[in-house]
Amino acid sequence: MDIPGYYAQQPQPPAHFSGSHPEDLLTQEGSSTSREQKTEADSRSESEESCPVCGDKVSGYHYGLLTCESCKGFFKRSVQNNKHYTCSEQQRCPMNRSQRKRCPFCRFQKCLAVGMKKEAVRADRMRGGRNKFGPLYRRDRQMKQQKANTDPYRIKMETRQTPGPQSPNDHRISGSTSNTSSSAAFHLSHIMYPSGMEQSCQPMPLDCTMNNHRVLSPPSVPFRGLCCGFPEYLQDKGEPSFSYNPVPTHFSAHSFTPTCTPTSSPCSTPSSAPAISQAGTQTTPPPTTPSPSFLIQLLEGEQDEGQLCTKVLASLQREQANRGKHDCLNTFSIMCKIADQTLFGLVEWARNSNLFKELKVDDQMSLLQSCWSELLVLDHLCRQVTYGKEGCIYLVTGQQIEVSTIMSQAGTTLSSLVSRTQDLVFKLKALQFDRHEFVCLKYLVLFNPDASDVKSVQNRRQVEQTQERVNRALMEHTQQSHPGHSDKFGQLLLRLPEVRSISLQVEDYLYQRHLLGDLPCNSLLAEMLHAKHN
DNA sequence: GACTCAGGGCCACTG
DNA sequence: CAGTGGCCCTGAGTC
Repeated sequence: MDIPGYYAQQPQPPAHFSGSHPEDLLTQEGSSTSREQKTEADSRSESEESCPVCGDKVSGYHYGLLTCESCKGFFKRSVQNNKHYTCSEQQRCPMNRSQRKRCPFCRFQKCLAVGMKKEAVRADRMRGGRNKFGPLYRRDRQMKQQKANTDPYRIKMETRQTPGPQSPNDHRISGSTSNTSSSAAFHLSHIMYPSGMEQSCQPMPLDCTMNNHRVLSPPSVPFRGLCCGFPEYLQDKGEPSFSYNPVPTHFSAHSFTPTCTPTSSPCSTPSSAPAISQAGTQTTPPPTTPSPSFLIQLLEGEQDEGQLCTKVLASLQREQANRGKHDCLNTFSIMCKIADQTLFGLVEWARNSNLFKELKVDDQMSLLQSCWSELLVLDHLCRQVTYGKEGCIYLVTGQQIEVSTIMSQAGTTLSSLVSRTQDLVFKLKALQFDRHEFVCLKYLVLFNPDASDVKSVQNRRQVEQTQERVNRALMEHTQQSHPGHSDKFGQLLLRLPEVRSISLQVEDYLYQRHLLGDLPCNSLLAEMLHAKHN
């Protein structure tokens, strides 16, 4: 538990709550795109604006966001003709102007990932008129205009990452501010396998004591930053803030124990479960056929939501205390912190997994670097399914935010992310997604040697075997727990590409913010992002 | 009623 | 010949 550097990170926004559009951030002008309407400012804007799918010049708003004419046409044809493409590679083909034709599968996925809306393609093929996104486009434009007025050279920061504001207690795990991909590797390895107490990675005081008791007490004072900052995180200043409930009504230790929640059917850690050595090396090889105990073994390593919540809150409060009352953490920083702590929790989860420990360190790193954002998304989804109320987004801190409020104030990307995520939550709820299945999906995401961006895994067979075991365990569990729902297994597996797609959109957005210097560059998340983009 | 602008259609081009 | 992409048409929304 005592991981040097564990609390030393500067967190990132949660993937699932990411803010506005990449193009919101990369553009500075109003996005007037009509041929007739080109003022000098507009033409300047357009010449600088690139299609989020392929990087070509945008021609206007199409199906939810600014894209080029070619991607507009491609998206329209794909939806209208109900195309089903396949990728001959690993579903992560490069997408730019010259290569966009090579893989329609990846192109279409990218279209969806950046937020193009299928529903904007008219089923009746009626020409002309306006669609329901009109007001959204207008607001998007206003935001851009406002951004242009207040921060005219933001876009210039694109190529050079600027460190985000660093608080005095912005402890780093390493002194490195390197932008190389290896930095993330070092960072991650450091977290996973701390090798002593390097001076440079002296963490903030660890709140290990939090782990020893499970009783959560609500924060004595609602976390100020969250109260005052969230709208600003969603979009530009000047927007009305929305109300939210800073102290959840159900903020108790019980609410965090999965066993007690109505929507999570089976218990997390049955007392009858065979004891699994958490610390020691595994002595007996795992059985080749999955058994109920295998699933229990998987569940054993699950993090306690209450502990995670306590950690995050403690970390936030410590951060705020160190800043003083006049230096309020902005909401984006808060979201960063929450997400970073969650990511650390996920790394810790993997690290403590006996199955994962069997892998070589290099393989562990490759897998984690490939799937971290998917794990974050999955984690968020499970939290919504387990604790989320209808129409609300539930944060790990126990706080809830109304989806409608976010949607009414968010930019296109955030709207798209929230709506896609909520759709997925809805589907998972309909499937009666339970904790066993969540753990299995987590393992399937983690043990995926075929993920498009995973570096070559040395012991591929071992990873595949684990994947197969988890797969079987999941299948058996769904058959046993829902005998009448023969397709549940397949339905659950079908959700994984959706998780992947959302996580890619999240990464894209975060990376844009990162390039703009909005994220603390030495956080684990930022380093992971950098590693991927390098 | 003129103007705006986003979705749809057309068609030359390409591999 | 299917797919692409640039250009033009259409028509609901806006002023």
